[in-house]
Amino acid sequence: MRNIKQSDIARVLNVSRVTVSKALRDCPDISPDMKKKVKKVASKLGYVPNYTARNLQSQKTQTIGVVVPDISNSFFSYAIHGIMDAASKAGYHIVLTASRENADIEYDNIMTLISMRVDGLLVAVSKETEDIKIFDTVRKMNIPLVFFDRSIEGLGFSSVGIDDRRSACRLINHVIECGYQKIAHLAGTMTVGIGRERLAGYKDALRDHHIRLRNEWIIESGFDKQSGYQGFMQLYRKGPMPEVIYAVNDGAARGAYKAIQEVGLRIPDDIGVVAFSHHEFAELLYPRLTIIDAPPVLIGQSAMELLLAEIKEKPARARKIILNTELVPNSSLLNRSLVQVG
Amino acid sequence: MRNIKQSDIARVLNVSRVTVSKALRDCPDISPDMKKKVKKVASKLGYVPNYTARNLQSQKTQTIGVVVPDISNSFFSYAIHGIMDAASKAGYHIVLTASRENADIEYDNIMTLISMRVDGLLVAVSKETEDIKIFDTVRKMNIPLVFFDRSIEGLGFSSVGIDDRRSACRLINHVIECGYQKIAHLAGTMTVGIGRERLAGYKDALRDHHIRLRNEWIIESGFDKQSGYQGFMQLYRKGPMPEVIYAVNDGAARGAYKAIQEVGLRIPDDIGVVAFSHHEFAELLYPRLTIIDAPPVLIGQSAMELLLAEIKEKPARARKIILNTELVPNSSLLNRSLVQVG
DNA sequence: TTGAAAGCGTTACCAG
DNA sequence: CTGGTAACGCTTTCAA
Repeated sequence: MRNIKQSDIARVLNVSRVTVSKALRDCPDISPDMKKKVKKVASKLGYVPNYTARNLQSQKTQTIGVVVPDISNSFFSYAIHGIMDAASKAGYHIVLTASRENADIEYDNIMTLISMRVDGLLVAVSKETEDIKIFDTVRKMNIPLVFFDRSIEGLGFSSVGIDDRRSACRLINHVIECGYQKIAHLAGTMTVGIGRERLAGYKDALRDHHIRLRNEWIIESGFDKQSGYQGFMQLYRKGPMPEVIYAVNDGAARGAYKAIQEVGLRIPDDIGVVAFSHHEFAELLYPRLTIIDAPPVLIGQSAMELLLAEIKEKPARARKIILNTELVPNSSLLNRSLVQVG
Repeated sequence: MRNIKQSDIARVLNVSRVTVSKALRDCPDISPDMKKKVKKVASKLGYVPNYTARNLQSQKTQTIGVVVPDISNSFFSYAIHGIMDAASKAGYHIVLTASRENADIEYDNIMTLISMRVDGLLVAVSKETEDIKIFDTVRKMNIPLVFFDRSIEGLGFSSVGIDDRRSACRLINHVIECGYQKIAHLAGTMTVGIGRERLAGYKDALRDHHIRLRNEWIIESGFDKQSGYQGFMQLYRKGPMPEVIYAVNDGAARGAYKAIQEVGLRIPDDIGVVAFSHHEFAELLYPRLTIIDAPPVLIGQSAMELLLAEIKEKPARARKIILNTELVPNSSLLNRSLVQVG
């Protein structure tokens, strides 16, 4: 009942284990005849190769470690979809870990992954990651690593992401061109890159159109549903009400949406909502939201492809890939604006 | 620049590799003094354990292989969330693979996972899986396996899922009690268990209420968005229109939803939609849908916990866990029905 | 309390 | 074309 190994096959055929090993891998220096015999016995005995042994020998695992903050976040689940697509095409497998936005768990996960000797690492850092030394270890051990979506600058690793500031600016420009001037921002937190960038883009757009910035219309709440909910409530209580809410991500948008319904306002008749989101997800809320589409599947794929390239040959310098975002206009917001403008 | 290994630490301290190995693992037969020294040198040298070597020796990998049809399906992404939660609590990691509903890919994935010597397998089989022999291999190799959500009966493996038929019946009962009799079903395909079960529950409910079954109101289309779209269109063209659409899952529901909008009908004023779905996801569509909540996170967790128990000690017989579903009523459907009934 | 020897299953490197 | 030997890094066993 023990597992069959190569030496079992060898014994049956009265040849050496080496011959079996080579035959199984189609080495050119084994006769076709022998190969056939070996393979036949292997399948009859139910031989299954042992990759842990092979990995130890070859110092490769055909395995990529992936670290995301939260796998039930639809952005990441789509990104992982892209990652797995690209990985399986190249014969790699995925060890998936989640940090739950916790830097310590993230540290442990990366540590375990490099102990497993993954061939490469794909990381979207948690919001609170500040300790850098794990990445030093990664560098010292010469393990290829690519950041995706959320990255840490200046460590010398490649990254794949979008230009948050420019995208935010484009989104707000669109809203303004629809005829609105009163735009409030449910912002993330300023400790996080995307929070700062998506606010900066908002400010850019207002400035470009000579619209006064109203600080009471910038609510720094956070990135999840609850933050969006509370953020809108704060806005609502204080007044005056804007015409459009710009949410930093779809977590915040969903919270705002819930709050808006609770206070009895209607979307889009009473108030519009636009948000950073991604197509696959936003089509559920569509047409209530105008979105900036940061295609997560594409981000995942690109990150994986870049990583695989770096596994093949170490690049001289880190690369930084900025993917294009796409503005997906909201028909109802648009219609309303036409009515108003007309 | 080579990786540090235990023997490097041993050389520095002039002790044997065995001592280092034991010290690192806190074996009781090493003096505290020695342990301290070893660990200090280890961290100074930047030692990282090599699990591939350890796994080869111990014949364990602390790793679970997971096979799902599609990771961007929100049901599975939430299930994986639950799986990872339970796994990391027990010190296990996850190798994630996707079959894309393709039996051949599924076969390869399972094969690779057992070659990797995962300690256990969690599988939601693809729709088209018919070839059973891979599971024979799994059984012969004595690898614990638990099916979740979608399972194959009679193979002797444990499974975790819900009672589709009873849940469907409860859902339709609710709709009927809301005052509707004209209920159409966008069904999946009859080749798949859940397709059959969710249809059977629908029939049960109609029979219980002595409502005539209209075959033209049962559209066997499929489980994805496109199927739902085409299914509704077929219904719409043929007429007569029902009052409520019961969709087999939220893929179909989303397609139907899109089609309904395109033909200019309004939900819920012109037509109601109810569907099998899950809470985490359906809140996006809520309150437009009445749903049966099959909690994917819980399914994932339970499956993992069951698997871990079976890894610890092989059970005499396979267990079958049926999780409860919860009816989440739709306020707008309810309101409308009250108007009608009153 | 420490260490020598053996082994986990596979592959690389040479000899035959 | 085939095969002996060593090695991959770690752990287990047992002797010192």
